[in-house]
Amino acid sequence: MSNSSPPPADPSSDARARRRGRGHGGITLTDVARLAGVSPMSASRALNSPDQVSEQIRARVRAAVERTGYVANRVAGALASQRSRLVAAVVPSIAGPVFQDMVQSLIAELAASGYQLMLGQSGYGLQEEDALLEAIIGRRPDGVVLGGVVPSAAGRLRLRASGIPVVQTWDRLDDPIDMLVGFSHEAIATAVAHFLVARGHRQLAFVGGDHERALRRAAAFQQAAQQAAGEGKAVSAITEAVRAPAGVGSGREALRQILQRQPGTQAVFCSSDVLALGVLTEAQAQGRSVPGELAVIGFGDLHFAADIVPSLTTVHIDSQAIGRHAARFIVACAEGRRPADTFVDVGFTIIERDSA
Amino acid sequence: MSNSSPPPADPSSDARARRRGRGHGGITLTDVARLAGVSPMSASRALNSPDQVSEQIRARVRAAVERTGYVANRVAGALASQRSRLVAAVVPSIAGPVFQDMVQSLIAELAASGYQLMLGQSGYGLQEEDALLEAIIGRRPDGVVLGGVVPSAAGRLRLRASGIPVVQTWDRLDDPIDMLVGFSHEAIATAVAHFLVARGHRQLAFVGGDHERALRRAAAFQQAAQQAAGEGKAVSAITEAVRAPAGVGSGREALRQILQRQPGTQAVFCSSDVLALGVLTEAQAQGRSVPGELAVIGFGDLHFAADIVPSLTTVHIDSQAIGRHAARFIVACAEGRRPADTFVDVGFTIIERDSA
DNA sequence: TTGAAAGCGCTAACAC
DNA sequence: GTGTTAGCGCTTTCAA
Repeated sequence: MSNSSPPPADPSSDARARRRGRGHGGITLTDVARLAGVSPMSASRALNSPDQVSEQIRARVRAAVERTGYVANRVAGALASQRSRLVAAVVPSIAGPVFQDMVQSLIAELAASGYQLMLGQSGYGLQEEDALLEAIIGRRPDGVVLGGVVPSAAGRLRLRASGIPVVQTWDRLDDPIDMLVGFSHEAIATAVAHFLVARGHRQLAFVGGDHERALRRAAAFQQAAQQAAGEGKAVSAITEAVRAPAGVGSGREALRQILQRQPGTQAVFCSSDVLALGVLTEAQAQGRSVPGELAVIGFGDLHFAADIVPSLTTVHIDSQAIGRHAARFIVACAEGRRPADTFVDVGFTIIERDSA
Repeated sequence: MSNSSPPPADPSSDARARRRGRGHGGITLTDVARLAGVSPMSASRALNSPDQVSEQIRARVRAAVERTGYVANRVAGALASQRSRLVAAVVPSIAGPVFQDMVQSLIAELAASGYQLMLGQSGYGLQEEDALLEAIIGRRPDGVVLGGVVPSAAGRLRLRASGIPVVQTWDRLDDPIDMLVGFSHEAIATAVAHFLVARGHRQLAFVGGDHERALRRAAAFQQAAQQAAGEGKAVSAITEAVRAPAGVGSGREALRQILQRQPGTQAVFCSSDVLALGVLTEAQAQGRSVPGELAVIGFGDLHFAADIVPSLTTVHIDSQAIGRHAARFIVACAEGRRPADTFVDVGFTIIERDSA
C-alpha cells in the first residue's frame, strides 16, 4: 500500500506499525481538507462550528472524514485554543463508597457537554499530593474538582496561581479557593443530635473516621448534645474514632468499645452507612435489639440502607447534585460565562427508617 | 506591577485576569530559559533528562523554576512528543462496587509512573459509547483499559485502527482487541457448582444480572450442575436474573422468586456480594437459617463479606492485580518495550466462610 | 554538552 | 463564507 496522499477507506491492520520519524502516518485535518478540496480552516469549521460554512463544504468534509476514519487530535486543538475540555477531579480514594455517586454524575454531566474527567487520588501522603497537583496543572484542565480534599497551603497557592477554576465539594468551607458545592457537616451533626434527644435518648455516641472532617462532625455532635442538656436534660455523648478504611469490621469493633466505655449507650450516630451496618451487625450478634435497646443512624443513604433489616435511618446527601453542580460551574467558566453565584449548599435530609 | 518579562516570585492574585489575546501571560519554558540564561532546549533537558546537562545549568534552571512557579505545559509536550502520559479507562459505571478496586489500583500504579487516568463510563447506550470512544481516541492516550465493556464491532475496529494499546479486563475473551488481563467466568461458575455439589446440595440456584457476562456465568453454572448430575447425582439448578443495578433489594426479591419457583432450594450462588447480602437478609427475614437450610455464595469478596453475620463465603478476585497488570502493560508499551506476553489470567479463590 | 531550526496538528485573528 | 498567516509551548533532529 503506497503511503502518499490520504489512505483509502480501510483503516484496519497495521496502523500500529505506521509510526516512525516525525510525521506519524496519522490522518490529520490537513489530509481531510485536501481530500475534500478545501482549506484546513474550512475543514476545521465544518467540524467545530458547522453553521459557519456552506452546506457544500460541510458535506464534502463529512465525506472525507468518513472515508479516512479521521479522529480529530484534541491535544493539538487544546494547545491552539487553550481549552482542553478536560476536567480533573481529586478524591481521597475512589474505593470508598462516599464519592462514587459524585464522580459518576460528574463524569456523566461533563460527557454531556463534551468534557472528559481525569481522576486523581490523594490520600497517599502529602509528597504525592503535591506531585499530583503539579501533574494536574501541567495538563491545563479547564477546571479542578476537589472532593473532600483539603490541599496544603502551598497547594492552594498553586491552584490559585494557575488560574484554573476550582470547585471544592463535600464541605462548607469558610475560605474556599474558588467555587464551592457542599453542605454543613456541623448542621448535620446538630440535626441528628436533636433528632435523637427528641426521641428520648440521653446517652449518645458518635462513630467516625479519624480525619479532620469526621472530627469536626464529632465535635458538633457533642456540642449539640450538651446544648440539649442545657435545656434541662442530662445528655452525654462520647466519640469513638476508627481508623481508615472504615468498614463493617470497624463498626463492629467501635460498638464493642462504646459499650465498654458507656454501657448504657442508647443511640449511635455513624459517619457512614457502612459503619452503621457494622454497628447493626454487632448489636445483632450481641442479641441487642435495634431500635429497641439501641438506636442507630448512618450517613450517606447508600443503596443498601433501605433493604437491610432493620432498615437504616440515615442522613441523605444528594451526591449526584453535587457532581452536577460542580460540572456546570466548570463548564460555565470554560465557556466564558462564569456564574454569578459560585456557592451552593445542597443541604441534607434525615431519612427516618426502622433503626432509629 | 509591570507585566513585561517574567514576573517575579509572587504568583498570587490575578493570574485569572492575565489571559488575553493569544499570548496568555502564562510562564513558559522560554521564560524560564531566558531567566536562567540558557536556551529553551537546555531548560527542557534540565527538567526532563537532568543527566544530559551540566550541574551548572541544572541549578540555574531549577532556580528559575522556583522563582517563577513554572509548571510545564504537558499539552504542548504531548503534541510535540506524541506521548500524552494519559491513559483512558472505560467501565460500565463507577458507582457499582465491582470496578472500584481495579480503578483505584490503576490510578495509583499509573501515577507512580507519572501517568494520569481519564475515566469514562459506558453503559449509557451505544450512541454514547461511540461518542466516548471518539472522545478518548481524540486525546491520543498512551493506552486504553476496558473494564467489563464489550465494544461494538465498529468500536473494536476504531480502537484497532487508532494504534493505541488496549487492555481488556475482567474476562477471558477468545478474541481480544489487543492485550488481556482477566479470569474465566466459566471456570468460576464450574468451581462453585462443584463446591456446592460436593457439600451435598442438590437443588441449586444462580442469581445474577441480566447482562451478557452474568448470563454466561449462569449457563456455565447450570452446565456444571448437570455434569455433576451425570455422575449419578440428581442436581437441579435454576437461574434468576435481576435487572441492574443489582442491589440488596434485588437480592431479597430474587430469593423470594427462587423459593417460589423451587421451594426446596438448598444453595444460592450470587454474582455479587451485594446480591448475596440481599439473599442473606431475606433468608433471615423469613427465619430461614444460613447455612443450615440455605447455603449462600457471593462474588467479589467485598470489604463487608468477612464481617457480616453469617460471614459470607464468596469468590475472591484480585482486582488490584488486574489494575496493576493493566497499568504495567500500558506503561511498558508507551515506553517502547511491549511485553512479550500480553495475556494474564489472575485466577480466583473461593473463600470459605460461614454462609456455605 | 549545548543550541538553532523545524515542526507536532490544530485554531485565533485577520484578510478577502 | 472562505482562505491565509501565524502561532499555541514544547520536543525532535541535527549541527556545532
